[in-house]
Amino acid sequence: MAATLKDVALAAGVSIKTVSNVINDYQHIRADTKQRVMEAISELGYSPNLSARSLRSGRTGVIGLAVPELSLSYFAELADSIIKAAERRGLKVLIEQTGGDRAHELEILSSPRLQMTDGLLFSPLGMSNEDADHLNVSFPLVLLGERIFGGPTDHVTMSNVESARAATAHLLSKGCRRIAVVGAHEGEVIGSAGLRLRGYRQALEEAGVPFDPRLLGYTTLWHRSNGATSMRQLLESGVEFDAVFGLNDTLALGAMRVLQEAGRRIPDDVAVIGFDDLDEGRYSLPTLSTIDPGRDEIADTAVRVLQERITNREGNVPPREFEARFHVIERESSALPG
Amino acid sequence: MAATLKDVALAAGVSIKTVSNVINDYQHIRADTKQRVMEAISELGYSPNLSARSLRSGRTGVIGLAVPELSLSYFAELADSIIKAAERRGLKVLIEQTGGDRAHELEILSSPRLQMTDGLLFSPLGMSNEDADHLNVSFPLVLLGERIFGGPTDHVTMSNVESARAATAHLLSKGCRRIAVVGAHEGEVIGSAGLRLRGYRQALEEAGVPFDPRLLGYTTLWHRSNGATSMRQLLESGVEFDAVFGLNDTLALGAMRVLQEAGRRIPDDVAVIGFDDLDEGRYSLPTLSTIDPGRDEIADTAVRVLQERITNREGNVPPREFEARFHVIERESSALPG
DNA sequence: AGGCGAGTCTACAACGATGTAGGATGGCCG
DNA sequence: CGGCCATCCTACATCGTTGTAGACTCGCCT
Repeated sequence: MAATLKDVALAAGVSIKTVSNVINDYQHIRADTKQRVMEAISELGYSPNLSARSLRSGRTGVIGLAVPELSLSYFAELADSIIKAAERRGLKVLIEQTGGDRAHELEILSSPRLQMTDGLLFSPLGMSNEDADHLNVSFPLVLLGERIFGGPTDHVTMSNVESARAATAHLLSKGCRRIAVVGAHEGEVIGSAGLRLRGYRQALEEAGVPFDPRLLGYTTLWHRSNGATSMRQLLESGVEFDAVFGLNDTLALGAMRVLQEAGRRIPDDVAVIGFDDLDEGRYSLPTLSTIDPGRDEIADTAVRVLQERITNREGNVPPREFEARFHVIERESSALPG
Repeated sequence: MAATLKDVALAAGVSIKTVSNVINDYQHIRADTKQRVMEAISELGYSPNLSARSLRSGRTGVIGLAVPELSLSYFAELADSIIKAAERRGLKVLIEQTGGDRAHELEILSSPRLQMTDGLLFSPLGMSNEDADHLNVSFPLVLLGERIFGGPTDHVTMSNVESARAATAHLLSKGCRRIAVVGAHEGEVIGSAGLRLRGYRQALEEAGVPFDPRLLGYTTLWHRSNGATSMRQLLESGVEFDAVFGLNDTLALGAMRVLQEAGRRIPDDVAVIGFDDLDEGRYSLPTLSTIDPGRDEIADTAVRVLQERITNREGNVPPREFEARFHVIERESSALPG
């Protein structure tokens, strides 16, 4: 049986509360008392019972992270960054997988199991802007991702439009004029696809390059196979293009594979850029140019903001929006003379 | 403020304990009492305080999972499987990253923060068999991976030797006779590298193919870049080979990239097989043959066994070893006529 | 000398749930 | 009719911690 404050108090010949005070670094304790308590603690191998502590204090020191799936590399790397950021702030992370399913996401927002945590970092995929009301919850919540904007909570996201514009501008600067897109979503306005497509069109417009809807490859999911399928359809459609903007790296990698099978050289015949800066793109053949969306900054900001909300629960701070800084990363897949 | 049992009891006009009994499905409650309590519960939006419950019951319903890093795809996919397996059993998962660092791993085994969990699934990378004693801990612990065998706890692992033998035999069946290995560890006997290399040698021996140490590419880490570097060294050494066994998929993918840069055709000049069945290998060019080590089975077994140990803490069941079933998956990278 | 404040420590209640023991009711048996 | 059991419910203690209030000592000021 684990030792409790009571055991330590008995061993040190002081009251329970004094031991508690020692543990919590209370100022006014005589040096020798402190000494005796410390010895008793280490002798009994005492360590505080966190359930009791959180019952009393209302805090658990654990935050929840809800993501679609860890087997999607982007979310695995995001979770990695978030766990590290949380560790720096003395927090643990409990991960919940939603499968990107709207019903499951809504369920998590009302699940009592979340009481085990002090707050939630929430990255929905199935919910959309009309569901924003569901984010009105009684616990601290920080929203991630690009599915919902202007909701009732703090929101940490990447600069989708600007960075997609930069990615497109990068391809344009290499002399490409017919830039295909892989991963577009029919009629979407917000959401990663909608926003990035908007950046794409802005860049075209700025460069005076006409927009050709035939260059858009639609695909709902963003797995590798979808990138491959979408690219196959573009090739079959016969539309001409000299570059591909994969709306994420996974799509771009799938598309690259099909391009190579079809005998197109990258970057000579077709330049390619992705989005996310997955580790994988660093080792593909060719290595994949991409957008670094500032994942560590997103993780750090999200955890910091959530912790602020947890610490200062009644503060009437209105919801805030944060956008991480991004970078264009040029690798082999777009390394044209320029 | 969240409602408590007390509030519900007041609203329903019963005692606190009766409400508790309703919640815990106690048998002897009059139908109309139950009804009234249920109504009060839903009216007040009551949900139990898990800290209080776990203080009283000694259970949290959370298990810990310690892995090196989620940005390593294998561990991300393992975590995914484990979270799903835990969910099926009503458990939540708290993830801890060790960075594969021995000191950090040892620290986790003695950290009081683990009190927030009922038990731990532990996948060390820095610890070795000599550290087995450190696994003698006072909480339920299930060991994963291939760093420590014969330790004092239950252990769930893959059939490293057998499946590596099968992978090698697969290449041999395709007519390959000079099979290079990427990812070997100098002098290692157990550990993924040591075990898989043993399987490799067994298969050679069975086929009467001589073992040539010059075919071994050494590299401590198993990232993509290490596979690439190791392959580059093999090529520079001038040793001849007609196949490559990457001790994991990541290494194999890195090696494939270098082979292709060097103008070797896969599988025609060099057949390649990996190990892990990462999603990524399904979409590489060419697609990567590999070993499916039975990840879901590992996850499911690990969670089940841990839960048994949690439920039955004093049972004197001796430590058990579990090996998941594996499968050879042939894809393009080894698709020779055979 | 009396009073005041700072320093050190303790007793007790409280967080919200569950286990234990036992009280009240009613039906059934002998 | 008395006794017994099953059913239904309640009061109280308890898990291990922390917040509150206050006791006591000591030195210093007036």
